[in-house]
Amino acid sequence: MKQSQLFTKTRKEAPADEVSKNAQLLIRAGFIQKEMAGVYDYLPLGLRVIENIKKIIRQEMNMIGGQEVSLSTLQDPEIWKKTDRWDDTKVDVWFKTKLKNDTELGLGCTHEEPMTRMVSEYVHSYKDLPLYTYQFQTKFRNETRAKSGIMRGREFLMKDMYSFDTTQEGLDAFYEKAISAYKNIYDRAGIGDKTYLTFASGGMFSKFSHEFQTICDAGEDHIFIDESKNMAVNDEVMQDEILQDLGMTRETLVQKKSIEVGNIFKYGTRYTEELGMRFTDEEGNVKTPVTGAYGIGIGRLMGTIVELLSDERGIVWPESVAPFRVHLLSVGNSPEVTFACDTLYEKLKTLGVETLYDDRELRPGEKFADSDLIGIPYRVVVSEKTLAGGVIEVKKRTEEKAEMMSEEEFLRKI
RNA sequence: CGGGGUGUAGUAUAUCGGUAGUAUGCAUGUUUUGGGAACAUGAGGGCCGGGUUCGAUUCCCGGCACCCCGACCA
Repeated sequence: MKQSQLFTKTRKEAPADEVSKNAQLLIRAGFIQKEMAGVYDYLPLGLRVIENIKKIIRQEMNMIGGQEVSLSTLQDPEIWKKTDRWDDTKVDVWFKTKLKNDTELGLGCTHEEPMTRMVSEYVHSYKDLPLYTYQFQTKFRNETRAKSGIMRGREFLMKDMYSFDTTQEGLDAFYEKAISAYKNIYDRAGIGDKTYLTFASGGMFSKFSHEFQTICDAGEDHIFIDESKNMAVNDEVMQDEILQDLGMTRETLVQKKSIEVGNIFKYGTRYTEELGMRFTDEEGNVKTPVTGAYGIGIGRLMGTIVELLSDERGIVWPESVAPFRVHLLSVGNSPEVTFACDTLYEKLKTLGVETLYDDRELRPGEKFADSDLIGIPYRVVVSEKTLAGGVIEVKKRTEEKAEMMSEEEFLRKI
């Protein structure tokens, strides 16, 4: 894409009402726009990052047998009453609204109930199981206090997967697969080395739930890490008998602030039982599927990447989620430079290399500053100087020094 | 939900009970062109409602919005 066509602009100054680094940088660079507290718009650059994150997650979910769906946002209170989660004193984050005839509706804050009801239309036999469904869906949560930029909003995109197995063993096996898929996701998103599988309180149907917590000072959570086991416990389960169960000791644990970038639960038969989902097994017995849920907040993951991977000049996107692979800058406005740049841009396009081409008639300093702020992995400069040498200048956002190389060498590399 | 704070051009901010200033951004022109250029000209502003006052952007009250701390996060 030509940057002259990109309608968003960068800003030198961060907005006064944002304190978090992720919101400041993302707004300054033109990835997101604030609509109101806890509610953000995603602009062209931001949406590209979101789509890249979704692509990674989608691949990993499909790999473990997930089938993608998209359930409605408007929610029928009926099913939520069955599981006793419609009452505002039970679930206090509901946004509720009404039809013209006064019928109440909810705006989905999670989807256990509708997903269970939906799949139970199709699942009647053990032959129909196991079934793993997932979606990317906008959740609405009436948070009393939105904060931390896109990390804790009132409207946000979430990947939620739900598993339906015939047996507890089936659930347990899938749960382990989900854990490894999640690890792949964080690795691929560039934050794997700071993300820990974390034991958290499990609710009523399993001993623990698991969170994926990324070490970051901007986080709201506190976890205790056992480096040798590559695992952690959330402070809510920091009890001696639990530590003993897990083979951990207080002495070896290190406390850190962290961001919850994922959360997975085993529900057992809780929702399927209450919503009347049943199947018939091989012997003709009527049984209840055993379930789990697996969530990742997409915006929060994006915010975490920004918090973790940025420097004083701007964002440093990992290649896997960057809005573009190459940021091509024309330096100088001579016809020769413009021609060489246009030509290289067309080549990159033909080769399918996602390129943002800064073709604006601006001074070099401004282009460099914008490039650093936006954080695209490879910066390529074409100028009179590089033309004279028959080369182009290539600089990785993660590195300080630029390299001169021939176009061919760069194209091969990329 | 409890406590605290703030609302001034697109953005960031200053001042003031008496015609609201600066920077940046924007527009136009000239000169510039490897790390957010220089000059000139121009457009652009007091959250909403009420009160006090000769006069309110300023003081007071109410509302709304936003921010921070805490609680909450099924």
